[in-house]
Amino acid sequence: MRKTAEGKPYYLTTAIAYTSGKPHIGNTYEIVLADAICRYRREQGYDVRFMTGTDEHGQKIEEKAAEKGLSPKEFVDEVAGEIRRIWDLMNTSYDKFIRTTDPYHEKQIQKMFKKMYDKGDIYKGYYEGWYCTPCESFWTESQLVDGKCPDCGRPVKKAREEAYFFKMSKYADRLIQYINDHPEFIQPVSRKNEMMNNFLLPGLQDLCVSRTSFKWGIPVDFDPGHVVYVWLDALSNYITGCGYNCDGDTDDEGAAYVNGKYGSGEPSEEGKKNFDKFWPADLHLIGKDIIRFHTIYWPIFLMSLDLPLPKQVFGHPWLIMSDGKMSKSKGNVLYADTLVDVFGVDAVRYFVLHEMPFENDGVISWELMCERFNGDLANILGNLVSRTISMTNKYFGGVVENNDASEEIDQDLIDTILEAVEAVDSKMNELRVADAITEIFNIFRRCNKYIDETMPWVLAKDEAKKERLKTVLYNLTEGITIGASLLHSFMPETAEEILRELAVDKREYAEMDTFGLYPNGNKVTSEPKILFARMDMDTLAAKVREIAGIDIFAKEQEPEKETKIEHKPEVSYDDFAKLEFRVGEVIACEEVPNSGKLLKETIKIGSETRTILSGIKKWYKPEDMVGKKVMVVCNLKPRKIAGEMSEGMIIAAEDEKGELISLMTPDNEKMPSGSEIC
RNA sequence: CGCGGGGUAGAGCAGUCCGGUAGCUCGUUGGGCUCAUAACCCAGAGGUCGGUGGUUCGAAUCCGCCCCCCGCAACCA
Repeated sequence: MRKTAEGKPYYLTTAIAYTSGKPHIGNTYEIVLADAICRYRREQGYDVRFMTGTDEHGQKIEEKAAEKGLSPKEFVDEVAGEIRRIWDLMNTSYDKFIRTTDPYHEKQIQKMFKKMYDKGDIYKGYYEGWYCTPCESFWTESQLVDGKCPDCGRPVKKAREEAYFFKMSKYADRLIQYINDHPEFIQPVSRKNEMMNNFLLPGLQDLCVSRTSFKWGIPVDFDPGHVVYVWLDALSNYITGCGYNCDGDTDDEGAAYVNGKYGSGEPSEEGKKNFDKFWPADLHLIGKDIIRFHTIYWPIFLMSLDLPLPKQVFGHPWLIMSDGKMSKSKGNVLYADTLVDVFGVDAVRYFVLHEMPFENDGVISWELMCERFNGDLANILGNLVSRTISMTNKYFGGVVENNDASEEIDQDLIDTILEAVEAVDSKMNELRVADAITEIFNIFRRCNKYIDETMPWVLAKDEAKKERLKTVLYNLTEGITIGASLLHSFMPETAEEILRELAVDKREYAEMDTFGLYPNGNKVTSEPKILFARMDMDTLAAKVREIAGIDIFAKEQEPEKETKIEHKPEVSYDDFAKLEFRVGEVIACEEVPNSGKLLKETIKIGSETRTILSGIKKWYKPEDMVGKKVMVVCNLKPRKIAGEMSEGMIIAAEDEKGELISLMTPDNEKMPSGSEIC
């Protein structure tokens, strides 16, 4: 018997999803990963609390709602519903879905804010920046365009806004100490140094924790006009959502914990019990982009509240498309529901869990999904189940029996399976989910090999080998039972279907170290389903086109597509004539230090020499630039770029996506520099 | 010297902390098998482990320098 966790509490949270729009498959990955971990922990015998939810406040949401003509609340209700629908579609087993607009959450945030303020950790100060009155927006120096508002182009003025700040520096030393004492706190470890070197050791800036420039947030109750800034609001969900009560009393309506999946907050003694039981969290599962907030600001907030810190924060990598990071402008955004319609829930769970390495980003593409679907799910797994059940039916009417006609060759199969059981356990304890899945599939691969080794169809021809044949099929059935039981955390429906077909219950975690528990004489189904039907790329493409209207071969056709032109307003000849274009000759060119995109050219225009900076490094090397004749705008107002003055602009053509840039050069190389272009 | 990640077979990756026969999946070539979803199994070919110098009996792994790619930041007059 293996040792179980005997009901020890395990609290896992995901980041709460920002309700600005529908989450794509990259966002969905996190909840699936969390689900796999939580399901496995439950198998291990933990009393798991799995919380996810939505982050619903902020200026961006206020604006998005206004665009759609909705109130912010109406807008987030819609999006939060969409998010939960996708989480449910992915068959994720969360216990609690918190929303930052939940009344008990809002109430607790207000109390926490007050508590921090009373303690002196939050103080009132001023947030300074450039302010655009019509837009009611603050901008930093670098966001300004021509010194004007980037939104409306109107002038801005220096302004300062009252704001509350959190004294981060007060707790910095304690946090550094904590991180050093708990090397497992930040995962993967490589991130730890990043946080230390970039933020903690150089010294923390105080963090602005309130805003007056927008309304959609939790009001600071003792200072109307201020709303609590999003990160303090959002991060705190991890405690408000499991019963934290800032005042410590139990009859306050803010105290909240619900056992039911979708319940609303109830005040109770139970809330306090839950908080004491589950806090500190065992794991905050988040994307690598928000590690800083979770390993610096969040622990410091907790210190201010005199609460213990979470045991571990894991910043997982991202899922990216083979042609780069998913973005709407690239048109490569994939949504979970589309993929589910094409492949089915468990196949999608398999892709995201299996393709994501521990530290590097995982790449996903239609070709890859197709390959995995056929190679792993249909061929290795589906076909194994199918051939095993079919032989059992063919030779023994579906009855699985073992009268101990074992042979030496069986032992390697059994060893491989039992070793995989342990390997899955240790991989999962390290949160190496992709590796754990690989271990499970090693069981199925080994079973396929066992069939070839034992050749049941040959045994079937010899009446004397009947008992041996029974044992072979028994071993296969038992192997698949164990494999499917392990698979349950990752692909629940598939595992259940396999076990249903084998007419057996899921093997308990504690018994998984024993081979041979499949009930002797049990009868499997006579009608096995095709678990995963093979699909070739053409079928897949047709299906995707039908379901989502996406042409997955579109990439190849793209070059033929003509650029759509959006014209600028017409200008008079007089306006045009104001511009001075001339031929310039590049006489020197070098890279600009600390810049990824800039080249600095020294350009001779007739008798003059000027310096111009341009963002063309990706396409032109400095040595190739020298000697080139280019088209220069001469009377453009000089401007400082990357610390240097740029006196003009080189004209270049740029394709629609900004992926290709080509300089405009005179058709005749002899054209002298300084010649006017008109 | 802004921060970080990476360069290992045709593709995607593990191995690097802690030096000791370079490994996995897919693809490819050849073979086997016919229970099964044309699935499964076996074997072979294919690598100067980005380059270079060093430490060592021995380096993908440790140390120095260099080259290239990708994010982020800045920024594209």
